[in-house]
Amino acid sequence: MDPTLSKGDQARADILDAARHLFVTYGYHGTSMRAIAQAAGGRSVAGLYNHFPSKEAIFMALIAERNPYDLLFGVLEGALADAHTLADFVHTALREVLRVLPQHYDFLQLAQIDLREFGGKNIAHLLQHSAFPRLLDLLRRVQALPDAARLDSLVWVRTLASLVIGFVITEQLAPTGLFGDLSTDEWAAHLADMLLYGCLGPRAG
Amino acid sequence: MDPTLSKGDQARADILDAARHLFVTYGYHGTSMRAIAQAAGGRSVAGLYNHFPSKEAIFMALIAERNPYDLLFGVLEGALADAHTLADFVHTALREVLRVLPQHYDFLQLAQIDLREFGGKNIAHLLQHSAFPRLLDLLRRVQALPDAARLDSLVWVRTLASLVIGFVITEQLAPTGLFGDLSTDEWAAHLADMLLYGCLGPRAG
DNA sequence: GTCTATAAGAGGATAGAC
DNA sequence: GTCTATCCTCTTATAGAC
Repeated sequence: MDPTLSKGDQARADILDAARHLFVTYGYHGTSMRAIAQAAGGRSVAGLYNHFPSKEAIFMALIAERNPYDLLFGVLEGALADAHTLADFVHTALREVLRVLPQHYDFLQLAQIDLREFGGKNIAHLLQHSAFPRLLDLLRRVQALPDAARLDSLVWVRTLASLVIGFVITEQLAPTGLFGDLSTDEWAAHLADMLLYGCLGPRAG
Repeated sequence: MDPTLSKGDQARADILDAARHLFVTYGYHGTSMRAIAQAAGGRSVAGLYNHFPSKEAIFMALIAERNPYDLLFGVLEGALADAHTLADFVHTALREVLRVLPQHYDFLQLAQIDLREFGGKNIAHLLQHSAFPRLLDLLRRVQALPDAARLDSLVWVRTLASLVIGFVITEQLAPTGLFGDLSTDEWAAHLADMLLYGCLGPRAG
């Protein structure tokens, strides 16, 4: 579809697109190389092996090349640039992250597959080599915000990550309607207030 | 092993034990009926079908019969019985839940498998028919605590659940040592303070 | 780089004797 | 309730022509 791609690269992209969809829909072991080849434009199975040495290599390429980390960091950087206080940053960041994440639902599913099928090694590798260094740098700048001096960064960042991850998982688990009365933006605002002031503290609104 | 079990029930228990271990270690599709039969005391494959009609039925039985919900509710009830304030309850509950959960790591893994392989339908069924009714009842009594009147229960309970789920998942993802300086009890205390007062509020200690 | 054809074996599930 | 033996499908991966 993309005229800037060579024929080989286009085939590779087709394979990755097909595999992503099938892995997400039917799981890793529930997806066969046959199914991927068929979904990637009716190719032959053997053709896949011209681009990837194994099924696992296809999965690893998806984690490494189709992750939303650049996008997420862009969102966080944008939220930080606009923020004058920690409260500003937390509200904007949570709102934007929860807006952006659902658009990358596929990756979240792939991450869960990696956790189960490969012990999370591919995600952990990505975090250590790409995400963590940038995250620590960003965190230092967050701590420079006027009201953030007392921030225990380790506790804070794990709490923030837990809230986002837990939000996604509880969404998958809860029956429709249980948490459905509030929009995602409203949830983001509530979670931000909870993170900033707790359930006993003052409310912004 | 258990003399109170009939021969048939003992076989059933053996099969469930073996399947649980293999599912957790190798994943659902990574575990064959042959492997389960072998691990369940060197039985024959056909023998499994005297106790379960299919492989999926074995998995469903594990979710339905080997879950720690009774235990968790016991912990929460105990925490509530001892608590005079919401802060008491949150601290005790988080500490005890994070102590108890790792002892049921197998179930957490099975829950993740259910999420991926079966769309979470088995966990969702368990929650709706067993956990949610009891949880709502307990929540009403939590709100009767002196300082909990203003509690937005929906937001609060989802935040609490997200923190616990996120704690477990981040533990799996983080390289050893990144979060490893603090004990689980210390983490529980930090998370409880965060939940109660937020990152900008007062600290108990 | 793509194809057809096939290897070599594992998968879930069943038949029927004991 | 347990076994041995087996069915048939599907699996990943490869060989070799074009």
